Amino acid sequence: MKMDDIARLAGVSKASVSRVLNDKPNVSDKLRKKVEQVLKDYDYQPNLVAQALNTKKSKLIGVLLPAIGLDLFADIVDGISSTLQVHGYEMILADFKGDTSQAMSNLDVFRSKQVDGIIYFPTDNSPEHVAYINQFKIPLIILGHEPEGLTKKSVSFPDVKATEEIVQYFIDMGCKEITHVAMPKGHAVGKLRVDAYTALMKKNGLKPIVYYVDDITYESGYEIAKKIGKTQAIFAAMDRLALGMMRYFIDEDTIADYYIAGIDNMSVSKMFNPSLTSIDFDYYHSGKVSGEMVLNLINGKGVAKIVLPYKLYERESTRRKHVR
Amino acid sequence: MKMDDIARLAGVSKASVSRVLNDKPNVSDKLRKKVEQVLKDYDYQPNLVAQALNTKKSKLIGVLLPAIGLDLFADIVDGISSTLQVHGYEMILADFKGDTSQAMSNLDVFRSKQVDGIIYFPTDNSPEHVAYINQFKIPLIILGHEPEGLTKKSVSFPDVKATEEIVQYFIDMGCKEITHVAMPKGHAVGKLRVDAYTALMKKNGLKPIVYYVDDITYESGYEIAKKIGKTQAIFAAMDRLALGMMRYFIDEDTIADYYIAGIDNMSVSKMFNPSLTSIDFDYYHSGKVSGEMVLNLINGKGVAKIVLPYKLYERESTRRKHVR
DNA sequence: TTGTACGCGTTATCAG
DNA sequence: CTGATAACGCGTACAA
Repeated sequence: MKMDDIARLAGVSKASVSRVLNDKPNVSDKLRKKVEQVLKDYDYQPNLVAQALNTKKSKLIGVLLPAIGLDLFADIVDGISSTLQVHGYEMILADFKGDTSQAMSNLDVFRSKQVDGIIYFPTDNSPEHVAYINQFKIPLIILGHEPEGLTKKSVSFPDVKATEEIVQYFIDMGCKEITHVAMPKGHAVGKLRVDAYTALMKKNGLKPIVYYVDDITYESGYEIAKKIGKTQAIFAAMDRLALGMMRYFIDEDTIADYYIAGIDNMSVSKMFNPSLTSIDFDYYHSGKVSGEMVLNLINGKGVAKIVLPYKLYERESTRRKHVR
Repeated sequence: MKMDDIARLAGVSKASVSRVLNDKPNVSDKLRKKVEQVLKDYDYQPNLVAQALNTKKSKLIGVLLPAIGLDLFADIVDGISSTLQVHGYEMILADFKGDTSQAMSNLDVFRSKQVDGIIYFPTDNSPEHVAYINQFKIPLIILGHEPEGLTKKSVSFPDVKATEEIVQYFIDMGCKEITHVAMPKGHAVGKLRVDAYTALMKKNGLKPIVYYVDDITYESGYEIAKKIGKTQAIFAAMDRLALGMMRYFIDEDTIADYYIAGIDNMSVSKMFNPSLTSIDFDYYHSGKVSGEMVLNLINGKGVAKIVLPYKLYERESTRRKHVR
């Protein structure tokens, strides 16, 4: 059922049908009524592809993430989706698995699909990749953090501040040995946290100790815990790493020997036994915000880059009282 | 940069460019080389919208889910994505929040966007909605469970069998009081589990006791736990409900008084303290399978409906030894 | 082997 | 106020 058919059925031209469809003025009530009736009778659905070709607006936003399976990205997608839904946009979702060349090919596809805007959470902040991003023609929001030299607008998490808050928190508790369990090497966000941790440790005359996991799973946390010797406190780069480690310490019955904190504030973190002290980044909200930003970009409205807030939730994992 | 431009730049017709692009035979090597050079020099990206309009193939799959924020749906999306990626399809993702009329409007948008296929996880199995689904023209796979009267192919989880396995497991342990904590009323999958539970309980001369939560969150689990009196075993419809409840029992120091099991086998369930006995449905795989099925449907290959396997993981929550 | 011309379903322009 | 008609960028008969 296309416009032509509707036009014939209603005994008018397709131009008129188009006018009715798009609520244009200059349409007689009689004609409008007639067309609307036929439209309803035959359950007409406009072909948005044809429309997109003509108007050069696809009403599609490309969303490119490194790992949709991780809770935080699911929350982000949730937020983006809720914003787009309201504004009549759809989301094309792609997962580049942390592989930058894969990401670039995904971006090419977005371009080919004529998306109106893009939200991209990169894991690579090399100058080359930033340059690649900068020269992108399509409205593009970088989500996660703002790499050096980026000219696109970004929605970034306060990784450095959050890291400092946790490390300082441990220092204030009197900890001298604070071990950092970091994300896999090569991950931009991971490096941000490692660097912030290292800097603050050194500034306080403490020795940084960093362990890297191979991938971001509970199991990796569990495994890395085996390698960590005695230490007073552990700052895990992500909650799921912290939780995996905690499980190992529980199994070993040494959980009471460590202060542990993470970043993410997963919804399960406060349920865990012991509950995990963590920094909350409100991922859902970050999705909403970046959604609004691309839309503003698309509509030519000015947008300013933004750094999201964070909040530390203090829980049992940093209190001795959880010891049983 | 469109085909016309490339053609002019290479001094050939756009038909020839099209041939080169689509690897058609009947193209002289010389012309091919020439065109390929220009293609590369100007970084040509085909306009897939125009292509879609012409070929009536959008290379888009619509994925409609009730709650992308839930881990299991994130896993499903992960699986779908990995399949589609390989076959050159993109995914349009929409979240209908468990609201059927919302879902129907999402499906309309998919139709308008000319998606080649749809994967839909409904939460409403009423005859009216099934009828609505049945009359859909676009290749459509129902994911989750097969409602009565469905004529579309489906990928379904063995909800009934899984439920029976858990209930029987408790019965075999000698439990007489087995309480079921169910998903919110009106949720199709939830009803499936409630019914299977109720039937098996009655068959064994046991009294079914069902509590419904208002939404699927850890907090709801925590809250409902307060209302549950003495009971030997608890079968939670979802792991996150079970985990929330467990946290309450931990707080009350009554965790040792209950056997608890769930369905989902979330990756955190085996890390939890105590670890949670649960049924695994391999959501990631279900996504891959349904992805393959729509593609087969699209390519006119025969597809058969499929019921996924499941596996019970027995853990500390159903062993007294986790008692401390 | 290569090029021309038309059609896909819309919107936009321009007459009438 | 309404109706032809030309784009939009691509594939594909058909012609050369």
